[in-house]
Amino acid sequence: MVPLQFDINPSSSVPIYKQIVDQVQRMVLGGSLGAGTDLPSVRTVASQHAINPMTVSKAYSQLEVMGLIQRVRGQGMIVATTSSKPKSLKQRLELLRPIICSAAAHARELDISVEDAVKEFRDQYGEETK
Amino acid sequence: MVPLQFDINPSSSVPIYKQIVDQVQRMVLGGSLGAGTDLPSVRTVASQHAINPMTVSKAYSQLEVMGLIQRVRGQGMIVATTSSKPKSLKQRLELLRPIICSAAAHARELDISVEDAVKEFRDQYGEETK
Amino acid sequence: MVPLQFDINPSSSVPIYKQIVDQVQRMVLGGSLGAGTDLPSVRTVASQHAINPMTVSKAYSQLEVMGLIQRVRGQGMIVATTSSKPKSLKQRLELLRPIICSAAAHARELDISVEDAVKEFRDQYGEETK
Amino acid sequence: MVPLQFDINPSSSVPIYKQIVDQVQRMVLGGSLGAGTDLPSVRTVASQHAINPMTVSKAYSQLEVMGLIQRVRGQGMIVATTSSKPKSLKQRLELLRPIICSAAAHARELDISVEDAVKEFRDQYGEETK
DNA sequence: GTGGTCTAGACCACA
DNA sequence: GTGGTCTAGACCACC
Repeated sequence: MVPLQFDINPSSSVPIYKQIVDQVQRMVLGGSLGAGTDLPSVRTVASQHAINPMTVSKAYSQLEVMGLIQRVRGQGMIVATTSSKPKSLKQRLELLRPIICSAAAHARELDISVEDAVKEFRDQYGEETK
Repeated sequence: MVPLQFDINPSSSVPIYKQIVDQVQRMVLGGSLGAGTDLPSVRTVASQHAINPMTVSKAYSQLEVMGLIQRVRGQGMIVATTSSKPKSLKQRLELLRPIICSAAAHARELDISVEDAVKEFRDQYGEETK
Repeated sequence: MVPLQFDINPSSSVPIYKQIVDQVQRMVLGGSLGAGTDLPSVRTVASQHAINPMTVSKAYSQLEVMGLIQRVRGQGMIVATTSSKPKSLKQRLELLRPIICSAAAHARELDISVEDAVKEFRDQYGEETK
Repeated sequence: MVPLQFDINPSSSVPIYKQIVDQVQRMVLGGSLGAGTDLPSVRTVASQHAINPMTVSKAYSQLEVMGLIQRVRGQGMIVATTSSKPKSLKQRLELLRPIICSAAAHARELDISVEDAVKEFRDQYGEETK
């Protein structure tokens, strides 16, 4: 039971709060974060990544509004039980499509063959960050 | 000799000036914009897309700082001759890596297999926007 | 810990934004501005020198494109950590060459001997503006 | 009697017309261009350097206003006889000082020692452009 | 609090 | 004709 670890890049162009929101969203939809799972506390995440607690809080609030996580008094946030139905492959592919599409466009514009790009993709997929 | 036309989406979340910068950058690095090629004038682009000339100018200035384009006094901007050497595959892959890396992370988080993701990638790559 | 102060001359022929860019560039490359150092905020510089914030922002943006400084969200700009390696003498000489070359050409055209010119150079170098 | 050749850099930040003005001025003051010497025709200079004849003309006009050159009907421009007194070393050094001062400042800011800078200067002085 | 983006308009310099 | 510079002001996003 490794505690959930966010993968945050402060110098990315995508805002920190959104990086958190997106990760939780995908992991819940993908099923790797089951209903009822505890989320790390705002303070924990904030200190681990040296970011502002407000930022983490904003992400959690947004996820709560989306109905993906729930606040449990005196315990913190957990993955909402109501959202427990893992999405179908078709639906998950739908969510993946935009970034894949964008990546493909970049590859084409950079005149990189589909084979070279796919090779790179496999490499990156294999490299677990942790 | 179709004059270069930018593909601008004013309602995108990526700033207009950045859309221009990115397009030129990829076309130069990918080789589809050869050294010495004229860029459309600031005023032309601005009026075509109904945007402020300053916005276009900002994009051009940034590209000039990056060394991708050059000013020719009284004539406009051209693709820099110093960047005439089309980038090596290695360098272009370097530019592609970030988005591929991000796409791979998304796929993993969504619990989509590498094969399914690669299949999607090939589909997207094949679909020329034309 | 004197906060960084820019030396701006509004009546100079060199644009204000460029004066800022040049100062930061030389201080970073020369090592007097270490990696991680905070830069004064856009608004601070603007009000101190009674110039438009956009002008300062333009300078900072350009420095960011050059990779010399970084944005830290919600905090401001800092000297880029990637540029922490002070440039080699060779690289710094590369940056000095153009103006030296130009100065040498002027001396020759004015029929001033290399010795007289060097003497003048030593004098000027010695006079710290302090 | 090698015909006068201008050293023009179209990509310099100093305007082309000014490069011409400055060169003629320095060569007259330095004595290498004696009174009565012919200047190359506007067309010659323009075609040699692939620049606009208007630009050369503007430079010549400005030099004429300054009294450094004269228009001779049917023959072109010559170095003015009235300006024939070559300046003293002291006066010429005065003209050289600004750029030397600027070069010295750059060297200091780039943390380049006076000896290294002087060495570079001697190298550049020795390298005749032609 | 931080910087970013865009607009509108004026003026300049260069070719 | 080209691009550059600066201003003033509005609005947004992030921390």
